[in-house]
Order: sequence, then C-alpha cells, then structure tokens
Amino acid sequence: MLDVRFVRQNLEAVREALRSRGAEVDLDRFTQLDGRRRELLVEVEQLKSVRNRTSEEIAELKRAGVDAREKVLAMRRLSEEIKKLDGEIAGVEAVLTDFMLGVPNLPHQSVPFGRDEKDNAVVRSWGDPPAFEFEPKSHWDLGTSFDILDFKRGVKLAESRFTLLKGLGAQLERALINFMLDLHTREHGYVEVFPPILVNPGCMTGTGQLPKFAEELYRCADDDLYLIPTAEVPVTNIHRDEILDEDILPLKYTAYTPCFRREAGAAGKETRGVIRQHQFNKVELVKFARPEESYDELEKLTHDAEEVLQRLGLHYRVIALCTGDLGFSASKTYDLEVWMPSYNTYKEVSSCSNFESFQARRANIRYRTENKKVRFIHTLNGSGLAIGRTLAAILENFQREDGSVVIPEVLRSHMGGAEIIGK
RNA sequence: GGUGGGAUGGCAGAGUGGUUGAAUGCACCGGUCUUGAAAACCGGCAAGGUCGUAAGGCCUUCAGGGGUUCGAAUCCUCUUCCCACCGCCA
Repeated sequence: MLDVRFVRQNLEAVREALRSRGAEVDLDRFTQLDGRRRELLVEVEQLKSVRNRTSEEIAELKRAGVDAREKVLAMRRLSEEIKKLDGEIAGVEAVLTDFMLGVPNLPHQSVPFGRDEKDNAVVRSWGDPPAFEFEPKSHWDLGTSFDILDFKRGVKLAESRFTLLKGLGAQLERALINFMLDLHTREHGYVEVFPPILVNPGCMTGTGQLPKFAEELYRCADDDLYLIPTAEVPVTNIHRDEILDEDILPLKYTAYTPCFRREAGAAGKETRGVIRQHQFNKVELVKFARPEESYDELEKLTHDAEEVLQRLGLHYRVIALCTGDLGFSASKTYDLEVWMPSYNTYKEVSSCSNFESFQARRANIRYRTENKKVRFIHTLNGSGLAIGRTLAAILENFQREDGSVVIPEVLRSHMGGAEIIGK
C-alpha cells in the first residue's frame, strides 16, 4: 500500500508513476475520499474534545454532590452526534482503504520505462547455450522416456498441470532443494525456515495477493485459509505487526516450500511439461532491510540466486523488468531466465524484487532506528530458485546424443553419487 | 469436539465505571559518581491519526466487533487467539 500522505502531497508525481506502469487508477477519487475523511475527522474530534472535558466536569460536580443533570442531558445529544459522525467516517475509511489496497506500487527511478515484456532490458548474461550436434529433446519427452516425469498419472491423481515425479526425477527434485538451501544457508548467510503452507487472509493481504488476486489462490473455504502461492507470503509475514531492532538488519531468510497457483488466466498456455504447474516447489529468499540499503540488498539477493545457476552450469540472463511489466507490489524486479532448448528461448526461474515499504505498510512491519524513530522497513524477495523449471533446464541442457542426461556435479552428493540419468 | 482459565506498553505485571495513556519491575537511552566498568542515585522512554510554517494542540488505541452509560481497560454480548485438562489423532 502506498503512503496516503505521500500520495496526497505528491499527487501529480504519483499519477505519472502509475501511468508509466500502465495502471489505471482514479486519483481524483482518492482526493475526494481523503478530503472527505479529514473533513469529518476535524469535525468529530472537536466534538470529542468537548465530550472529554465535559465528562470531567460532570465527575467533579458529582464528587462535590452538585446536580449535573443539565450537562448530562446536553452530553447525551453530543454523543448521538459523535456516534453518527464516527459511523460516517468508518464508512469513508473502509472505502478509502479498499481503494488503496488496489493501487499498485510505484516503480523505482532506475526501472526502465516500457509498455510490456518486450521493453524489458537485458542486464547481463552468463555462460553460453549448449551447442548440440543433434536434435535436442524437450524435458517432457526426456522425462517420459526415463519414466521420471509421469504426466498422465499426475492428472489422474489431481488434474491437468499436476505431475508425478518418480525415481531419479523425485531424487533430482529433492537434490535441487537441498543444494539450494545448503548454498544459501552455509555460504550466503540466510536463516532457513519452514513455514506453514496454509495461511490466513491477513498474510495474503500483507504481501499483496489479496484482495486483488483472489482468483489465483487455492482457498480452504471451511477454515478461511489459503494455500501459499510462494514462500514469500508466510516468510514475509513472520514479522507482521512487529517492530524490529535496527541492529539485526538486514534479516535474511530462506525457505523451501511447495507453491500452489490456480493459473486462472493461463488456460492453454504452456500445457506441456513442468513449466506451468498448479503445484511446484521453490526455494525462496526473503530479506528485511533498512530503506537506505534495500537496493544494495536487491543486487546481492539477485547474485545469490544467480550463483545457483552458475554452480549448476546453466546459461542464463538477467532481465530488468520495465515499468509496464512490473508486478503489482514491486518497485523494481530482476528476472533470471535460464536457457531452455525446447522453447529455443529463455524461461524465468527466478524473480527478485524490492517492494520498498509497500508490503511493510500492509503488513505493518517496522523497525526502530538508532535515534528511536519507528519507520516502515523494506521487504525484498526472490526465488532461489524455482525447482521444477530448474529440473527441466537440467534435463534439456545436459542431454547427450545417446539420450542420457548428465547430472551436474554439485548435485551428485545429494543423489547417492548418481552421475547419469539414462535408459 | 467438550470443560475451565486467560488476552493490558519492547517484556513481565497492577488495575473492576470518572486526572489510568495506564502503577510497579525489567530492558533501553541520557546524566551524576568511578581510572574504567558494575552498583547506587537522578531524569527520560508507546504507536497511529489530524490541525498547524513551527512551537504545539486535539483525537484514537488496554485482542477484534457490537452494546449499556453523560463517561468504559473496567459492565453486557459475539468473534478470534492462547493456556490447562478430557476425547480423538500423525
């Protein structure tokens, strides 16, 4: 959520920033609601001030044994008036809050201006795509031929976009999870957590999934709990409604969790393989940082995620999302895209973002500065990495002419020494 | 699921209708003392909103909602959460 006061005081700049990301927000409505709210507040607070003073006067009269009936009667009318105004304010505030929850974050000044993903900027790339002297196969064909990805049975157990991993496929998935967690905890200084996979609506509102993106979420209606679409949700909310001490910042967490997405708007898109699943695994990186450091921390976080791909030996590039392609809650985002031979292009395996105070304001996460001021913290997160897509990239990039796949060296110790996946 | 007990500031913990935004202790910050530290002593220490150029004023907040009252942390009511015991259970 944006700072109401900031919006009020920088209306035209906000209008411009929102336009740059292609968001249609009626800021005149904001001005109207905000103005009405403050108008009513001034009015009711004056009345309350009178009420408080008169209350004390009544108390004094009663203590002195003097009749206070007249004042009491006047107060009765005053209280009626206050109640009416309070109700009106609550109504206006509810509308205003609802409005603000639907306004996306403002892009950081360093974000390239653009309309959609075509305007994203390639920041850097690492490695080279493999040079095959044969026709490479897709990961779904490879996975099926090795009997490590069972798409048919995944559908039988649930529905489309669910996959059953078997044998070395399941082991490779697990090896990737462990490899990534080990890297981030032992070498990058993240604290490993394993959070609840079901969370309450407060968490979803805190990180920005609700109220706007409810149709993307799986919900357990009987309990009003949601399956998380990313570990970002529970991990960021760890410190909801807390005031953190400045000297523990930046706080860095990593978590492996399954993730669940309804992919409501993606019918017919990427239906083959494991690229777009309703359930997938992910290792997530989450940071809480002081505002003046958050952009440095974003660079570091992105590098931490890149390191995974480098150690696996997968060619990738780093993309800076343009204003028009930015996610709802983000101020700035880098995507890591790995080379995927079957698509003859790059596929996103990580999205690293700085949310500045957008989530912190929603989730009420603050910190105390050295001079004891309380301020909203900056939150960041990034995938480190999406497991399923990484597995797919390994199958495709490390396949050989004889139909087998070489397991990256860093994973072998996590797989009982296995070196090859083959028939 | 059943019964009972709870929810107060960063933490602990008083407070059952009228200077209680909230005692006291701890923690924290500043000072005195000390070669330094500790102890002791003195002082400070909630957040949010709103008006104001500012100084500062005012309002709100004792889990959350609703109610009683001139006035609610205190009374009533519903909800949520926590704890204990019972039942069930990986």
